[in-house]
Amino acid sequence: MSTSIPLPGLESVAPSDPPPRRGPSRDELLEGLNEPQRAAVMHDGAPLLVVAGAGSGKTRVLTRRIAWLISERRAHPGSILAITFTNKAAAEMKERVEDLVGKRARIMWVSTFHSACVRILRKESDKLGYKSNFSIYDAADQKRLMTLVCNDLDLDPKRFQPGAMLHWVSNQKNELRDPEDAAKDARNNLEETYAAVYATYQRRLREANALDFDDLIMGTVHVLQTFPEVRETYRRRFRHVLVDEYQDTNHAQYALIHQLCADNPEDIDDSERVEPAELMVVGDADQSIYAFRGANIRNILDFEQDFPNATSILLEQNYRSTQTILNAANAVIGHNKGRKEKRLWSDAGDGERIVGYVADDERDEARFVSEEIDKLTDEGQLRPGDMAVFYRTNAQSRVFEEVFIRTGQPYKVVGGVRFYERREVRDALAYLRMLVNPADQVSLRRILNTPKRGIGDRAVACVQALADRDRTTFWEALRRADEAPGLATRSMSAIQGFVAMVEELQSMVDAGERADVVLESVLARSGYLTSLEESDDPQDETRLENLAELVAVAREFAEDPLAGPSADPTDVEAGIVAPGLGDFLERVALVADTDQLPDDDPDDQGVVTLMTLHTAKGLEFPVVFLTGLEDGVFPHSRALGDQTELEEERRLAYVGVTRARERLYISRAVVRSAWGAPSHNPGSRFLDELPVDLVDWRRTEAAQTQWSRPDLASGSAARLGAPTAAGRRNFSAAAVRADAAARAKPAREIPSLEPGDRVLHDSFGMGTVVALEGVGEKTVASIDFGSEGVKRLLLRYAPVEKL
DNA sequence: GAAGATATACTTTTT
DNA sequence: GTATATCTTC
Repeated sequence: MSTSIPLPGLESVAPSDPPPRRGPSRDELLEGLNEPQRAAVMHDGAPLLVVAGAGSGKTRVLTRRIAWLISERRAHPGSILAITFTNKAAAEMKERVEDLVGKRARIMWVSTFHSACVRILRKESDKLGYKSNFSIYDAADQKRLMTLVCNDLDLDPKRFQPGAMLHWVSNQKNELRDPEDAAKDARNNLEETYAAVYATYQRRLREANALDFDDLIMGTVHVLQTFPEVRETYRRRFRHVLVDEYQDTNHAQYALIHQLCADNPEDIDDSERVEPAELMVVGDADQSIYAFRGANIRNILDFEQDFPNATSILLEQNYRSTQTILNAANAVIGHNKGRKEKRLWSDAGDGERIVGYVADDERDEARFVSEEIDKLTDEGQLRPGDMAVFYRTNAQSRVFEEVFIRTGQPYKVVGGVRFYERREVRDALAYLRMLVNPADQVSLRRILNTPKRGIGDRAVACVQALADRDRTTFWEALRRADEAPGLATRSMSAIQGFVAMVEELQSMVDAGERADVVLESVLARSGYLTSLEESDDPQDETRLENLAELVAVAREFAEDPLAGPSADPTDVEAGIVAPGLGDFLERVALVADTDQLPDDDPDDQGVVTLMTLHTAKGLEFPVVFLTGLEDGVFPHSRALGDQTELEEERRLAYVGVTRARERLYISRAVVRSAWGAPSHNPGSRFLDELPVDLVDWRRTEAAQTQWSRPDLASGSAARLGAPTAAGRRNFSAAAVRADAAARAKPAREIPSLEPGDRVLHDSFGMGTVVALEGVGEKTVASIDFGSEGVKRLLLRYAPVEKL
């Protein structure tokens, strides 16, 4: 039906001759697919929801469908918009479709929500009152800006932490609420303050001609809603919209899809009416693990209500894991309430049992993992590259790294301290950004005195005062610093030197120099390189290497802008844009680090991969080690008191388990050192949710022989008892605390508490202990006070009494 | 204004 | 145990 529709005058679509039909045959496209998969590929018309369980071949369905649209239904590749969650997924999908239908696939839009929105906003930014060279602020920039805002408003940084404020603001934006909405709905002082912060923050972003990640989506939706003609342009253009990982979309993203795909809105003429685009969304509510970031699981649960006539297809057959692994996954996720029942099955057979291990401490756990990896590789069937170690938080990677280094086990950590978050890299990028967008105050201020060039706080304050007085940007004020009252001559000349340098560099940018050339000049002219070279801090040597790496990235981009994950060939191929510094920055801002994932690089096949459970989503490994299964670690302590969050943790566990193809290991440590002090953690409640016969416990708590703290061993007969969940819990928390209390001799007695105890607090009233962390004077209890919420209290000071 | 020393708070997960 | 914020001293 929707054969090559004449595309509207979007200059970015290069008119191309109808390519010779060299595509795959119908049968090829359907080959190897099961019934529901085929149905999804061939589906025509009404909005379609594909509920794809873990490992059920959804990527296959997506790529085949796109290929199907192009070669069977003659859709123009330029009329396809496919949204994925990461840039890596986008690159992969594009590649796979290209393999199927050839080069013409390249002009499809396959990208993340964020990249797609940037592409739209670069064209439409004037409608938001932005210039098209706007900067994109990432988390670190946001934080810096928010800190400035809090200072502006004279807020107590203790009560109003920038991080918390940002989180709140982000939630507002994800709900498409602007500062006015927030102010209108403020119920109390606190919310009024928050709304004021939001307003100021937004104003400063605007002044900096910058958008944060959330603005990219919200802004695009705003443009589409406010300017029907713009919306119609895109509605006509995108005839097929496909969204992957739909369970992770937030309200703003939902609204964006709705703008593009819902029935024709009221505000357009009959003559303008176009059939709405065909929509297919793919997702799995059980794998929604980003609610904390605003993802709204209801988007997928309510799809059928949101899009009338929608149909859905359920994919339950799993092509990845053994039945044992799937049984474990089904059992765990079955404990979540209110989900749509779904049972993964496989015809791969039962396979090996799951191996369990209870370690003395985190070192012991890492040692166990390392030994198992050794054993498995020695058997010859598996290579280190087939194995992955998952943990809940990045901090947990450290022990594994230490042990792996000692045992000579090559490994690779994905995530963690990222390349683009390193100080030197951010500094360099800040230089580039302020060259492109001098209004970008956060970047400008970052590098103003980096390396040190004698422009201190005092000088900055004077210039800021001038900027405020004359209502100009900070950069303008710098250029006219001679008018600033109270500025020392020495600072004055430093500023003039800085301004001269920047203007010189800007002229390079204006002349269209390549990104790598500009970058090298920046590093040289700013004195940044020299200052690192002259330093005797050993860290600075790696910094130099990182900068060299960044130059290499820039060079690669300048030479081949189409390579890499978020390649955006349309503009370049159409010869409209020569890739310049701005394009490079955009790539860097949106691609960040997702491209360093394991299978990207064939060289890494021989290396064990370490990563958090969140980054593991979408990947699979023959062998998976799921570590740190302790209440307070995983599920995370912050989730213990909250049913909703606990369910999200459980979904995370489900994601972790379903990454494994053949073998799954689960482990926990009885003692784990979290920031300084060791703490005893009870086994994760998720362990209790696994059917017992699936797990082969190599070592249990009762079997422990060595105990590193003999003073504890005597007093705790309880731990020799049966390793029931309750037994484990009682033992660890109580014993540690008794021990700590004895040696710490606190001035005030620390109440002896364990999870489940009822307590009375002087001001919060009755509560129930949900978790304990730390030892002795540092013991922090999370206590659920019902309507007062869950409080984390330092027991040393908290006026609580055990009941 | 800069460098060094000391305190402090922070750790969920990321486009 | 880390990275950042603040204070002190030169």
